[in-house]
Amino acid sequence: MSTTPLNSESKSAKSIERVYKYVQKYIHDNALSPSVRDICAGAGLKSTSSVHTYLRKLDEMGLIEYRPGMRRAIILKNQNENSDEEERIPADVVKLNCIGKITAGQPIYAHEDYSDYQYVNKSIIGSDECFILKVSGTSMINAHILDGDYIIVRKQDSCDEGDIIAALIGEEATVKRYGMMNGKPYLFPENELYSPIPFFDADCKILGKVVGLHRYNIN
Amino acid sequence: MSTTPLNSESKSAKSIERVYKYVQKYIHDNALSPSVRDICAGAGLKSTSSVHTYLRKLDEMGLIEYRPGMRRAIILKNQNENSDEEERIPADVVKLNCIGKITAGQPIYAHEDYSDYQYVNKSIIGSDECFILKVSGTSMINAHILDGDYIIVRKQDSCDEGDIIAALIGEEATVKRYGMMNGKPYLFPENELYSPIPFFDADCKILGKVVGLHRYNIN
DNA sequence: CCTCTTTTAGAACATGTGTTTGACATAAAC
DNA sequence: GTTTATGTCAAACACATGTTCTAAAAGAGG
Repeated sequence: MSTTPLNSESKSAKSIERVYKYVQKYIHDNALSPSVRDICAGAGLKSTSSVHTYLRKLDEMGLIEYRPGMRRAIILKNQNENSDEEERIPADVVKLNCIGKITAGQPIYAHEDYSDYQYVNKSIIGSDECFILKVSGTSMINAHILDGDYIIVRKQDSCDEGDIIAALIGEEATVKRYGMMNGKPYLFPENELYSPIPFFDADCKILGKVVGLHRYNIN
Repeated sequence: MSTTPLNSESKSAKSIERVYKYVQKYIHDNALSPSVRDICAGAGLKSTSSVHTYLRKLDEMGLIEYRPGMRRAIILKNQNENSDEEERIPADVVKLNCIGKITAGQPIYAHEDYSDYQYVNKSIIGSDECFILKVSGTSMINAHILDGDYIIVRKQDSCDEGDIIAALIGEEATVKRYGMMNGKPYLFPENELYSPIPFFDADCKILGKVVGLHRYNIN
């Protein structure tokens, strides 16, 4: 009935996977592409034509690059695309760029500075998308967030009451504590010199929740 | 006179170097070994046998590994010997392990936890030796250092007045501000609930200066 | 059992490519 | 000059290896 029954797919998938795995292993071990006959032996197939078929499929899948006619010319693709000179970072951390200063009067994302970055453990930020902002001002000093600190923000467009968040009001980006007052949402500074900011207008947008803080000016 | 005159060496050396460079370039560009005829074109030689000769020489020199008979099977040797499994961290950061909790009653360096580490930009810590401690307690809350924060400490055994430092008093490690009172050194907590600690006894030792702070509990 | 499809096999073919041989040019040594 | 060593070349050769063809084997469905 079905054009692609589960079982038929399963068997070829197994062989194709063995071929792929062996190619990976061979290249890893020998720093050199295997020949079709090498793969025969390695993947438990006795026919070069089978291997040939699977190699073409793997090429179509984009897993390898297979140059017709060229000897020992299989190239693994997708494999964390690292040309030699490219940067390799450990698997357990994420490199986050500082994408702007979070301060009044300036649109955010204004000056993503690729020379201003920090590494943060994945265990902290989870699998979510994060970014870093540099804090300007003292409006959150009672929450122990100081001028010059870097805050790590996890992107999300909603949050809980009491969360410290990065938000956009018009074109102004700020970091404040989110809360309710008289049934309406406000952003609360943590500094007696500032007043709560209404956060229920059309131009109010949550950028994300502050999940971390880095400080390198200790005074 | 000489068994290996300069000129004869110079000419062949030039060709052999061109061959070697081209092999490097080709492998770098294509992630794939060149064929002898590829090298002919790339190194400006018109004879495969010349290339063949030089490839054997390069193999003898140990610069490449050349498998007789195998197609496209040149392997570059010596190329920064990096075992694949080894960890590579970017050049501009340093991995620092958390070497303990900085709290009362426990000797420092007690439980260096290799699963608790963070990456810090070299530009921040300079070339000096640093380590990380996890803060326990609220004695530095007015300096905006909270319970659960990680402090980055640069090792040094002296410091300036006003510096925030990690210090050892007996077997107790603390983070405090270093200062003078009545001509004698004290450690000053930044919390009204605590009193300055005399820091002129024999068992008082400066561990280092706090140069950074990471916080991942934002409340 | 028959039919259709998928997967593997074996053999034959085609060719890219390593290897060898011998020759020629040049320059140094005698 | 002649000899010798060196660097290059062109062509021929050998074969590892990619490719194709046809068919057998193994399932799946009826």
